Amino acid sequence: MSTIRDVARAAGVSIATVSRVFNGTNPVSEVARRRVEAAALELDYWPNVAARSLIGSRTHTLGVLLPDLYGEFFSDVIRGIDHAAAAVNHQILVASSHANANEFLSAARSMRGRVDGLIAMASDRASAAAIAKITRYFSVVVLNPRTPVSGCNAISVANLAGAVSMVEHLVQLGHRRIAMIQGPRGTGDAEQRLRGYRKALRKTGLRPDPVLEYEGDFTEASGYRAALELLRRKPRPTALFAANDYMAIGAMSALRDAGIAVPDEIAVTGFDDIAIVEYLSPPLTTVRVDAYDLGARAIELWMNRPDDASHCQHHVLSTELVVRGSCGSTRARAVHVRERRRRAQRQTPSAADSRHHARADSKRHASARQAVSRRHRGRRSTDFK
Amino acid sequence: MSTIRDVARAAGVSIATVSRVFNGTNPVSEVARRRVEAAALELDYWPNVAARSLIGSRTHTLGVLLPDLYGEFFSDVIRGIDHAAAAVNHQILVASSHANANEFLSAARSMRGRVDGLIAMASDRASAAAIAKITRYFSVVVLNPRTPVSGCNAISVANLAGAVSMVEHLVQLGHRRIAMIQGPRGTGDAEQRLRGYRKALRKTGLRPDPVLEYEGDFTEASGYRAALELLRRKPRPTALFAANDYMAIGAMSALRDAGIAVPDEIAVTGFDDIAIVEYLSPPLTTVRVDAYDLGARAIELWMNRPDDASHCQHHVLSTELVVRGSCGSTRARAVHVRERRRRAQRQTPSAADSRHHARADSKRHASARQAVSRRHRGRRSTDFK
DNA sequence: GGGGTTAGTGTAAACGTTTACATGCTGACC
DNA sequence: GGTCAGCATGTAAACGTTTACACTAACCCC
Repeated sequence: MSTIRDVARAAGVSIATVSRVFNGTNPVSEVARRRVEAAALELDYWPNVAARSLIGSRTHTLGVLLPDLYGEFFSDVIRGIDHAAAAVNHQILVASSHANANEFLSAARSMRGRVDGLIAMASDRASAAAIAKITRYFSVVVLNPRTPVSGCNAISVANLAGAVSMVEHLVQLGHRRIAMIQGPRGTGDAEQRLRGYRKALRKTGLRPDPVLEYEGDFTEASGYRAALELLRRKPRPTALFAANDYMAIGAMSALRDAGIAVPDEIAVTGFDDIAIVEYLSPPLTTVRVDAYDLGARAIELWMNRPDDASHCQHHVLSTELVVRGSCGSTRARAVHVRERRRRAQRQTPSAADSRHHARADSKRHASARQAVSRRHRGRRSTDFK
Repeated sequence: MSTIRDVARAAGVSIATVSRVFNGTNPVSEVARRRVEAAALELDYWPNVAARSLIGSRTHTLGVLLPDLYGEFFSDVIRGIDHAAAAVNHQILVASSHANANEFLSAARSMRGRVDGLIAMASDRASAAAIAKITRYFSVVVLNPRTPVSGCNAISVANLAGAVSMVEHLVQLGHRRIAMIQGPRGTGDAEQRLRGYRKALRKTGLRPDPVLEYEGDFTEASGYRAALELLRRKPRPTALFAANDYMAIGAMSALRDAGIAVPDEIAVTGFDDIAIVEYLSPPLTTVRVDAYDLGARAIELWMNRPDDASHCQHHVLSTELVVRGSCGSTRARAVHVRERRRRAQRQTPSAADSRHHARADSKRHASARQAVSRRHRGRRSTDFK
């Protein structure tokens, strides 16, 4: 592997000049620049990253620390992060396997010196505490914090408002006995959605009833289980709000197995709006969360972080109620089928990323994409500095 | 941030001794070791990664290069990679946004010096060519290569065999007019599945008919579209094999919208066995691919790569036919419901990762997990060398 | 024509490690 | 008691960059 010295020798200049050419730092004559570029191309030279970050203490890499989760939602968050990071010439070091605060800390430590900053998801209490410990080493952006972490920029989802709007919608449809399947205990998203559920009930004059709040852990299996339990309850609830889509899917499956019709005998709704749910039978009424955007904006927030850690921002990503067939608005159901068919026809088969563009906020992604290809046009980055 | 010199001063030893303590390189006296460890703890010292990789030209990081894909399948592949890498003390640098060979090359180049090797997915022809260009800089493991890449270890899915077993199963159920929805043109997985479909037809004495091979691109929308098209065909096919689960979901949705009963009027099957499909109505008959394992074994393959690039291995991950309700084996359907219910009951709500363990090959994951926690027990790694 | 600016370039000192080599010490052996 | 082995430690030279500083040559202005 050739070094800066080889290039300098081949081009007949000093290493300083080569360095200046590659960093775009002034001044360097046109003739020298050309000779260096030719020599570099010839030798297939590329600056050594380790040496660069050693001297500059900048790695142009961001660490991404996520809990051990999976599924479409997380996949979309990572895509958003990846695209946005690429657009600003950064790479991402991913560690998504921590199951508890200790593993989290350990993963963070092993990233020291390897990254310029961190995007960390800290849904539970312990992780939030762990983050507080590492802010002295990293500039951290927190995703979905359970409670605000002082000194960190953060971005989270409007879980409470989303849940409220969903439950209010169910009440509007005439439901009075509305059950809920909770997410895993201690995670911020789950708690906020539960609080929204209760708040909406109270707001509409109903009383939250603990026996209607079933346990769940965001998996389909737990949704299935919760629905089975719910079916034993007399009188049976007429609506079921699951804290995420996967649990709603599991619940619908259990109801079907038991011969209970959705939405006629019980309405079912979810949260997140992952891509498949509009293809379910019936299509799921849910709360849309733009996971891709969540990731993309985390990067944005990191890039624009304040110099002064004391005034940091906390963005909140708004949600949107998406009414489809599973909640029993029959009108919505008919409209939805027509819509889906029309959309399917319109899309061209070649648009590989059509799925996302068909969804909300396609503008942001389009621009990220442009930025990405801009980056790739020039052979080398010139903004390492 | 404290350096090795600070620690050396605090411990009253030379920097060489500190280095030896941290690398476990002999010999160092017990008393010196203890003093160094105390000083390091006191100063919260952690070796600078850039300096280490500069001198050692080893980064303990693996690059992961994936096309711009998403969904449960990819999410699982990444989890597998992540867990397995963590278990052997490596980190992963992810770039999953390349849409073509140029972007792929560019992403690979920007990883030079940052990683010790690469796990690259190269489903299409152009990417495979791109990989050939970078093998002189990296030791690469190729995921799902369309054609073997010389000098690279590779691991792929038994797409052909899986498709054959699925189509044979449909034939056994009495189907004669079996349609297929293809995956995106030019990607290896899609092509192999198509070839398997044709092969099975021929094997059972049927003739592959091009008009029954519908276009698709692995998205739900394309499956929906293909099913609409298929419905116009007279006589209507009695079975539909989609090249992946998402398209099968889309197709089932279109059929439902059109009032066609699955499986009574048409059987529908998929490929991949992503987690949700067993909760569909009817549950999807599909070919199971252990995506997690695919990722995990890629890491394994990289670790055990041969010194001599000339004899490299090509692993093939076997698949398994999973018969559920959507193909019309009524017996299978009844059994499935019982199974699902029993499994749901058995699982404890606290098992956050129960989903995966409930599936095939949980042993491998369990051991990866153990290795991960082993890693985290000691505060520092001693096998940097 | 001398002094001051400026553009272009080179030299050398960092950055924080690892490690080959040198050194000093201890004890065993003849 | 001298020699030799071997352990424990220290010294200093890498690794491949960036960049402060020094320097030259050219030019401009009085």
